[in-house]
Amino acid sequence: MEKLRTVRGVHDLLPQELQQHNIVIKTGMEISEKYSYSQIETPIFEFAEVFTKPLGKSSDIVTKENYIFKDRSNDELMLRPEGTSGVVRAFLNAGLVQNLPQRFSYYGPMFRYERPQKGRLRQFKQLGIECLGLSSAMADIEVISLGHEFLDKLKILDKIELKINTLGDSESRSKYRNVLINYLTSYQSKLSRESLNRLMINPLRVLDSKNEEDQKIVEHAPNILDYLNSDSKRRFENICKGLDYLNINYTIDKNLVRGLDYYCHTAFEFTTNELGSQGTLLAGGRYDGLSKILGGTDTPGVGWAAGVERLALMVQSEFVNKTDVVLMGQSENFNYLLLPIMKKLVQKGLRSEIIYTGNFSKKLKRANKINASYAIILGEEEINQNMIKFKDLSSGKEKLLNLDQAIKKITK
RNA sequence: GCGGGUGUAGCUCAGUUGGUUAGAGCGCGGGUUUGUGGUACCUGAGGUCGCCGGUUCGAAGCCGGUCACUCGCCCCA
Repeated sequence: MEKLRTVRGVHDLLPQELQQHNIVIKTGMEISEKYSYSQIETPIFEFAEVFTKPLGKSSDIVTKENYIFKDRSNDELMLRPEGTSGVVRAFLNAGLVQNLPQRFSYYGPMFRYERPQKGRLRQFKQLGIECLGLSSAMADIEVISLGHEFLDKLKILDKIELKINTLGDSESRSKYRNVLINYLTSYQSKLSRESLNRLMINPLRVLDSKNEEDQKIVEHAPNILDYLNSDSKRRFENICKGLDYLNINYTIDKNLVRGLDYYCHTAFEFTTNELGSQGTLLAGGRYDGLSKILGGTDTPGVGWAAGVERLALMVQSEFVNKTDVVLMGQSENFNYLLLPIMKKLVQKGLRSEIIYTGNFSKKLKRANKINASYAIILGEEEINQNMIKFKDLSSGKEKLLNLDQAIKKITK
C-alpha cells in the first residue's frame, strides 16, 4: 500500500453521507414492511454459479464486471453483483416453495467492476424487493405500486418518470425476436458497431442504443406490442389498468428491454434526468425463469432493485447531528460526578456528552460547536447546594435546579 | 474497456509569458477571558502544488507516464 486510501470506486461513508443513505434505506424498508414484505439477508458472496448461471456467460456483469475469486478451498466465489439471484437461491434452499407467495425485502452492498462515476461505484448499495410464487399480473402491479410509494415517501416523485414495457412470454418474444433480427439485418450497414455486436448476442438490446443513427432505425422497428400473443397482451393491459386504478403515471416505452433470458412480461424503470447517464433509480421486472435456472422448482417472481447512492443524491435533507445536553465540571475533579448524571440522561433518551477537558470558556465553545441545546454545569457552588446549574444555550439563561427538574425542562 | 475535463492547506479556490522563503477566505489551535459560548480583535499551526520521470540555469505552470475524481460511451441500480 503506497498511500492511505480506499480502492478505486469504493468509498468511505462519513456520518453526513451515511445519514442520507440511512434515510433512503429506512424509508424503503418501512414501506416494504407495510406492504407485507419481510426483510431477508443473504451473503455478500456466493458460489459464482449463483450469479453466472442466471446472468448468462455473455452478460457484461459476468464477463467484465465481476469480482470472482477462489478461496483457500479452491471454491470459485463471487461478490454479489445484484440481489435477486441470492434471494431466490435462499428461498429455494429454505424450501419456501411449500408456502407461497413469499415476499422479501433486502438491502446491502453489491459489487461490480465498472468504471466509477458519480452514482456508479464498484461497491454500492441496493435496496430491493422480490415477490415469489405469484404469476398474476396483480403481483406486478403491487410491486410497481410499492416502488412508486417508496419514491413518493422520499418526496422525489416529481423528478421521476416511470417507463414500462412488456417482453411477453417466451412464445411472443421469440416470434418478435425473429422479426426484429430480420428488420435490423436489413440495416446492417448503417448500424453502429456496438449495435451490430448486440444484434448477434442480444438483438433486443439494440432497441435502447443511444447512438443517433441507431435510434432513427429503431424508431421504425417493429413494435413488440404487435407480436404479443393474446395472453401476454391481456396481461400487459391488466397491468396498465392496475396502474390507472392507483393513479400512477407511466409511459409505455416499447424500447425498454431486458437483456437476460429469464426476464419475461413486465419490465419497468423509474428514471430521472438529474443524474446524467446514471438516471435509473429503481428498476425491475418479472423473472419467471430464474428459479429453474438456479436448479429449483419453477417459481414465478417479480421484483425491483433501487440504487441507494443514487436515491441519496436525490433526497434533500438536513444533516441532523444535535446533542441535547452537554455536561461540564468546574474542573476535571468533577468529571466523576458527571458520569452518573450522564447515565441518567441517557436512560431518559437524551443525547449527551461530557466535555472533559479545557477551561470553562473552552468547554462552552465546544458546547457551541456541537450545537448542544442545554448545558448542565457542576462546580463547588452547585455541590454545596446539592443542585446543578442548568443553562439554556440558545437563550443563555441559567438556573440552579435539581437534576429531575432539569430533565423535565429538557424533555418537555 | 473507449474518449474528454480536473487535481495547489481540513474545505472553497487564487497563483501573470516558467524566476527567491506558494497565497486568500472559511475552518482549526493559542490568547484577550483562572466559572460562561456564539461576536470582535490579536496570534499560531498546517503544503514533497496527486504521484513518477523528462525538458530547463530554474517547473505549481511545459512534455510523457501513472493514480484518483469527474463528464460522455458501454453497462446498469
